[in-house]
Amino acid sequence: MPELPEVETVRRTLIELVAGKTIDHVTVTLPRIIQRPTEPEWFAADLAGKTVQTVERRGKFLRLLMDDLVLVSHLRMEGRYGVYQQDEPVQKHTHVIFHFTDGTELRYQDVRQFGTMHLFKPGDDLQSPPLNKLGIEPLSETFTEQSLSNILSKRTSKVKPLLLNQAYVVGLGNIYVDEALFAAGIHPERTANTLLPEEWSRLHKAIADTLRSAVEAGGSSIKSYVNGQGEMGMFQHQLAVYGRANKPCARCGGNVEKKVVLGRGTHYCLQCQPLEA
DNA sequence: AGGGCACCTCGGGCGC
DNA sequence: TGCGCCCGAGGTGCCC
Repeated sequence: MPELPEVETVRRTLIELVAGKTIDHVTVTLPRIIQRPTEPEWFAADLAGKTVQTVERRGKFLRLLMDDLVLVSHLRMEGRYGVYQQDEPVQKHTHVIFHFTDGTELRYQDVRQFGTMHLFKPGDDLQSPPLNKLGIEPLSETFTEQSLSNILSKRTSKVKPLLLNQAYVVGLGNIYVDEALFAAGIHPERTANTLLPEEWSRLHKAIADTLRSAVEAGGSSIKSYVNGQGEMGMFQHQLAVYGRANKPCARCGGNVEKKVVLGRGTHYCLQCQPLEA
């Protein structure tokens, strides 16, 4: 589910909902989620008494800054946060609860149990796995046409897998990769080192534009995504190719194709995204 | 370096 | 129409 636009939307809603609140205690009911420290009891003990300062984002990771600790949280496919009163019934698939001193709770739910949480000293988190190998932020000033082609233009693999790899550019997942490649008119299976300069230029613009528009729309709710306030995103209504297999392409009327590329469902229009430059 | 699979559960689609 | 099974799902990390 959550790619950059969804994580950014969650970040914004979480700031509103939990900044300034102090943790009384933490309950972990699925130890697997807690990756660091190694024992969930230590995780809970470290967080007791901490106050949430703010919430930041690095790629698809949330960083909850709490006094002298940083909680690094990844939602993977279906993780979600919500804030509740402590007497509200706890929904299925709730794995971690941060109980605040004011009687409210931040609850982490994750149907597929893929999400992760790591606890670090501030600063250490950016130098350690899982954050230390992340690539460029596509909505930052460092993401330029030049930086994109510098990183990828000599690569010999297909362009879609490269864009999904968080070591180069962060934040793109299966939905927005397909959308950005469509907007750029580039076939997902083009070999990266065959892209022309104007194609790198189009791709750069397409990635930035697609992600910005999706953030503005509050992300895409395809299956389960909601933000920290339980609200759905709206960008799913603007998707041009993702989820539109065998429907007409909005630009040319041709057929939107779907095939598996590297194990991922991949959507594109052969007329708008030819295999040859 | 690049490809394949594993980690989980749920729901949709298909066949009987 | 109803049930049960199989497959796929938005992400990453580890294996070879």
